[in-house]
Amino acid sequence: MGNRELSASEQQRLLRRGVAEIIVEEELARLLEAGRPLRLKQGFDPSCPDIHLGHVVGLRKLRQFQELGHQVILIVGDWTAQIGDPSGESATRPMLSPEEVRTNAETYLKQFFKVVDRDKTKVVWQSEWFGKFDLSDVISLTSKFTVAQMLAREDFAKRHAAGRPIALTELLYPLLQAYDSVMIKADVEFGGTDQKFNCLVGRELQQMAGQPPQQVFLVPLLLGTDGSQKMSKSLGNYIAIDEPPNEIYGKVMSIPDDLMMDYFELLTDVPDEELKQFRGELAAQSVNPMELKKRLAWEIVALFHTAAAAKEAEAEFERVVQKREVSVHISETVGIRDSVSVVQYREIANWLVSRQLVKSISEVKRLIAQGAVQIIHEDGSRHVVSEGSVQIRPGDVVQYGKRRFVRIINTDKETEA
RNA sequence: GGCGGGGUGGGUGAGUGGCUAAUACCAGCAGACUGUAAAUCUGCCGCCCGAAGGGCUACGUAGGUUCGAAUCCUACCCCCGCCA
Repeated sequence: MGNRELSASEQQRLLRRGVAEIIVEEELARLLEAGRPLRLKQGFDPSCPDIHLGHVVGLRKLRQFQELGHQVILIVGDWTAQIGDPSGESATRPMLSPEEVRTNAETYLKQFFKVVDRDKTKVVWQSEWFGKFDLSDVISLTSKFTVAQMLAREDFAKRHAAGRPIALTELLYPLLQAYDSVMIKADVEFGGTDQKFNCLVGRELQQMAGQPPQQVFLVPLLLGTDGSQKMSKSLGNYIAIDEPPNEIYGKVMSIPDDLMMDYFELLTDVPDEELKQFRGELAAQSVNPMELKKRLAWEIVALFHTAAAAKEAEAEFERVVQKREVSVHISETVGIRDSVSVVQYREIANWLVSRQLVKSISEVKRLIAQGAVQIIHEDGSRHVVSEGSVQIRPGDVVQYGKRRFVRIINTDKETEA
């Protein structure tokens, strides 16, 4: 509501930092200056509900716009979800039941509002309009475009040239997304650079419908933890925002050094001047990259949890990874009856497998053979488990692998499960 | 309607009768090292028993040929491209 004047520096931040492309930049700037609350379009497919850092880049931009009084219209793509975004590889996806769509959407929204301001967001479902669509509507929508126009999209063109399949429904995808823009009278559509084509179709369709075309605000695609491909769930190189602090912290620490500055720029509020300083230090090798990365990990954890949680995650990282000490967060336990027990290595293996901490007995054996299983006594002394028997007592910790632990506790009766 | 290609372990993808639990790459795991869960190096990477070794299950599905099949035959299911 209360629109504030847009200072030059705010505008700079909004339109420059972490932005890949704005179409049409001058027009967006003019809209911002006019001061009218803008309708910001953001869509998502409830086929894959988890939000990861790759999505956050754009969501943070939405947030920044909201802070200036603008309104987010979030579109639940319950129809497009059935097609599957063709910018991915695989064409066909299983149809989701309405039930699945609803639960996915709920999960998504919960995470979405960790970043975006709920009070300045309106949630609408595609089925509000596509639910009433009939064949004549489909024909009239599709008749507005040609195959050649659709093949202008790079990934369609590539696949077509390579003789790889393109489903008819995939061609429909940009049209449906564009139609959303018409229905909500979007002023600006947000997306990653891979959304460019779809957003541009939206502009055309809006004009055909007699509306002013939306501006398109594209953010860069964030690379995943592997440092080479864009962050995505299917590639397994993602950091989800609902992961626990230790996980987020550790995963950030595992990104390649040269990705750090991108992450800083796209995901944090660390001021530009400071980033400039970091770059200088890195170039001059006057700082250990690890120290900067720890700062980054801290910032990102704090974004989705709290500063205190970030601090604790950092402490845990230093403890477990850097100093190779025992984690203070051991939730798994094994109960034994006596104050001292002599157990066969097989029994330890059974503990781990029965608790589903390790997939199979074979795998535990491999771990043992590789010297990865240790008993850590309370005085800190360690005993590497090999085949044969080993003495344990309550209070000991079994470490299996780099950072996985089970604590031995005393129980009177057997604790199973 | 016609012609052709294909379905292999989490992924990509080799393998056309025994040397194949199945090349290679990616992912994953472990160890070493280190400036990090980075990088690098080494090893592991179906399940079960085991000291070595052995057993079981697996290459779309179901049968068949063979001492022996992911590999040959038959039927079926599924996917894709091209031409019309």
